[in-house]
Amino acid sequence: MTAHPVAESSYDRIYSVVARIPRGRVATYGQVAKLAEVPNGARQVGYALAALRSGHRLPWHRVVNAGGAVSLRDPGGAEEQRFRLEKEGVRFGVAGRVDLRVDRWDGMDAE
DNA sequence: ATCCTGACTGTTC
DNA sequence: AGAACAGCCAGGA
Repeated sequence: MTAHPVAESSYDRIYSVVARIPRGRVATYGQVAKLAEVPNGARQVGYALAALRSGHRLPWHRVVNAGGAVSLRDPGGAEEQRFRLEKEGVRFGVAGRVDLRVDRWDGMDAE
């Protein structure tokens, strides 16, 4: 192997963090970006998730925006995300938003 | 290399 | 509380 450091892409770190979000919990794009050490990478987190292909096993639906709302452009995808979260016990308010004070993941593996 | 688009966010009105 | 703006960065054409 070469001696130079492995250039792990930001995407890989982002995916690793998303994979750690516990069931029934949510994290914001900015939160994932911070944990993945991607400065100002909130958008890139969204971009990384948008780049996901079928076949992955990432809990992508547990990532919401800073307002606790689903941020997918595709209405169908947004609906699916909400459905999956509700199935895990995450409650959505009238405004269609998650109460981050309650359901936000604290970044720890243990609950 | 330039331009456009996008699963974001904080600030401001 | 909701909407508009600007800043941010990565890909694809």
